[in-house]
Amino acid sequence: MNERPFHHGNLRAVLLDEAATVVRETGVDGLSLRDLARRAGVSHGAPRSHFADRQALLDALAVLGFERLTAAVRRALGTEGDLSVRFRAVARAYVDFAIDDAALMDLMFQAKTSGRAGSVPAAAGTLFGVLDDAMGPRVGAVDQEARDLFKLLFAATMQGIAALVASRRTDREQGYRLVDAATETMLGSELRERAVSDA
Amino acid sequence: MNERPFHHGNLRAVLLDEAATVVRETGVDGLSLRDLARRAGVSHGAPRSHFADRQALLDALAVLGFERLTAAVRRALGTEGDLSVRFRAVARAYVDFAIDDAALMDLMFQAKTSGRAGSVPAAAGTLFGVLDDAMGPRVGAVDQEARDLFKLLFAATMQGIAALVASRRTDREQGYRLVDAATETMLGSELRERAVSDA
DNA sequence: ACCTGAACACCGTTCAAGT
DNA sequence: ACCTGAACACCGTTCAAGT
Repeated sequence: MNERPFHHGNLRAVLLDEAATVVRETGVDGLSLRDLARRAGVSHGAPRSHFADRQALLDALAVLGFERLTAAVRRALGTEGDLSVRFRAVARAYVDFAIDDAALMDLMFQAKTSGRAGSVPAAAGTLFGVLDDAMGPRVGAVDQEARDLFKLLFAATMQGIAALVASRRTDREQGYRLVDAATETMLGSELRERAVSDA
Repeated sequence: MNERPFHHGNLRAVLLDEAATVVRETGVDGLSLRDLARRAGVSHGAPRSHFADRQALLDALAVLGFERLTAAVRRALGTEGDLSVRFRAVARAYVDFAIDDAALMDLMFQAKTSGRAGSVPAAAGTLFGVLDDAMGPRVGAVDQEARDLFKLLFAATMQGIAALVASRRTDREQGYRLVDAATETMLGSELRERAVSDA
């Protein structure tokens, strides 16, 4: 009678939790719905009640990843300091995430994933919005086009560095150095002057 | 008697060719060894004579991708012009490749792929070497650490932009604008002054 | 609403056997 | 050396049936 209600009401959460572990340990390829069901102690058909197919589960996983990364970025933006310090903190959050959850990072930023219409692009959009906020208020004077370009370039650079580190082509320390170099370079650029109102 | 010797001597090449098409059209997930064998008109066990397992075929595919990208980068470096023009050309080659072969690009730069020891990291290394050459001769005076940092940052930025475009989060035109902004920013940076001998 | 369990079609991989 | 074809274990997905 003391058996925890493993599969009553929270099967979805249990499956996602287990899936996150499997992905971290063995990569996305190592993840099977049947194995997940086995781990959760339910029949192999049960996951179907919560996810239309395997890709739907992967999408949900990616969304959770974006939410976690967004939270980490938000935390980083709370750092005391000027734009340079805060951007650096954001960039490090990216790198740390990429290292601790390399396979999930891949899943989140893969071309495949965002081919779909639904929730994954939305979650990615939220992350982007936070980055936008980090650039300070949009005053009418700033060049909106430059602002978008700057934001995209920042995101692309961070993701590129993160991917580099995640793929072990370089290590965490070098990743941090890259992050520092990138923020320094970008913040000292002419583009930034046009994009961001305050300094 | 006029039947082409489809599966005599060049099965390996045929399989890789077919695989490249499938990956482009349906992504890596849509690729199965048995289907490939079917397309080549051989039994499902035949591919085993050329590839130890599915991952070995994917690795070979990634290597071919790196070779093609390396060739494109080499071509771009042949462009007439100063460092700025040539870097921009390289960056555009990256973006074009990412658009035309988004799934292959993913495969090449995925964390998973480079976990392996063998030929994939080597092919990636060759691409890196070409980028290094693009920065001009190493004269003793330049800061080697700055040079490595600059090179990595350039590669990371290009790959980040390429990934952004490949995932359709932005379009080709915006990708080109990002490339221009990135090269301009990086070439005008203090890091570049320390990293590259000539201007 | 959620889960079970049989069924189906498809895989990757192994391996003895052929040529 | 290269390919065939049976065999095995494992999948994703569907669906009628249970509660």
